[in-house]
Amino acid sequence: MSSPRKISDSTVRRLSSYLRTLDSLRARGHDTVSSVHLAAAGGLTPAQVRKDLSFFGSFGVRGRGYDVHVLRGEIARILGLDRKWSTVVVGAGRLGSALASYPRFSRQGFRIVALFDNDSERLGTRIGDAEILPATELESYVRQHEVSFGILTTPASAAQETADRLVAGGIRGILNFTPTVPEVPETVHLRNVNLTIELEGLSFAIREAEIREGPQEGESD
Amino acid sequence: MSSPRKISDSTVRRLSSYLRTLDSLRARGHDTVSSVHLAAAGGLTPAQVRKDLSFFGSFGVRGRGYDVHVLRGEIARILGLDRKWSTVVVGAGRLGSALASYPRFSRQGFRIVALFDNDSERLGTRIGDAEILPATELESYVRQHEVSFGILTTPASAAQETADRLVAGGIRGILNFTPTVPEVPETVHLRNVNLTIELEGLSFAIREAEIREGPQEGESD
DNA sequence: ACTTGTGAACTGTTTCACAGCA
DNA sequence: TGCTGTGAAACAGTTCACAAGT
Repeated sequence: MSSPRKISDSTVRRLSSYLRTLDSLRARGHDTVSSVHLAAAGGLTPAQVRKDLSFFGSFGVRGRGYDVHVLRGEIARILGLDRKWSTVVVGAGRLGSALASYPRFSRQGFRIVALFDNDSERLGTRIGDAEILPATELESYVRQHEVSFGILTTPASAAQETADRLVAGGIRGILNFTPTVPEVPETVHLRNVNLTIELEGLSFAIREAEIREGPQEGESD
Repeated sequence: MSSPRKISDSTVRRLSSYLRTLDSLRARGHDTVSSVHLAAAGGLTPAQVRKDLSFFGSFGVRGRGYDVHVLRGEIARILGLDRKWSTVVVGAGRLGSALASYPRFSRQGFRIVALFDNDSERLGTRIGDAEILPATELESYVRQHEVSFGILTTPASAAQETADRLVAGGIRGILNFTPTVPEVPETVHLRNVNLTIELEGLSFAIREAEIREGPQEGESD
């Protein structure tokens, strides 16, 4: 009766990964796929795949597996990819411009409709289909064009103010690339991506490995 | 006696966040900080902060808190940020170029020493301190300059081959921005960043909220 | 009095193992 | 027979609560 309730972030991330695997299977002409195969492609276990999908329904056929096309459609729907999401990028520096023209965003229905920046040098330039507009117009643009998502790539110092303007305009979600975490009302979904953390994770892992293998003075025991 | 063993990814990510908080405290002239304050800045609980740190040692003083400068140094050391890590970017498109000039990487000791690309139009251009070199030289460059990390921003179709070249050159870690997951030996640390997944997480969250709040026909209960 | 460091309790996630169905 | 869907078991991560140190 009731719809899925508390789905973990890990499950949602894995759904995205299944979607990509299904895309690739579809491109190669496969019609059905088992949880074993779906798991192998993403380095997961079959039970994990079945459990993840079971939160949302019964999409497979016992003894047979999943229909690639059907499952792809179901996951796309679950992830909300069956619609177009208008998206703006705030901060038209190198990272913002790169993200604005990132082809995989538009392919999944995230349509970059405009960029915003304070630097008057940059105004009017087009990035893909989108134009760079003055940041002062952010709130009214978001409201008038019913923009769903804002991608934040401003300097850290402007992050909170920019988030406030997005929220004032009625934004639904913010993907934040700045190293600060802006305060937003809980009706607005916030997701933080910190590229430095990813590299720090690598350097930590290497340092750990060195400690473990470590003191290679003389022989090991 | 023995060093920390299995540290969870979440703990490592939080350490990175503590580091940024400490940087900001230091800049504002604070000398000591309690787990309560350190937690509040990152939206965590004090117990979490103390537990995370306890995996690595006892850095605080009971009744008093942590010395901002000392703790910052300890965390930087734990994360391996007390050294310089030579890093190359493979794929000098918009995203690769943006990452190569991302100021926060160099600030944490990740020094971008070169970019690599197949497109001869791009060769020789400088991005920050680094030059764009032909991808054919990747393996020998990595070996000769003892490069630690490779950031992968090639098209998906070139990801595995590029990862192979990095591995052959003796790379220690790969930060992969392509939507495929390349196979690497387990001595090489791999971290995948998928920007589309982050936006999909947002659209999922909004769709979920709609289902919950959902049928706003009539009154709610 | 105050705040850390940590075992113990709790909560959440993953894996197991098998009943149910094609 | 083969593979899904799912409770139950195992494991991992978080929070609690308090002894210990200054």
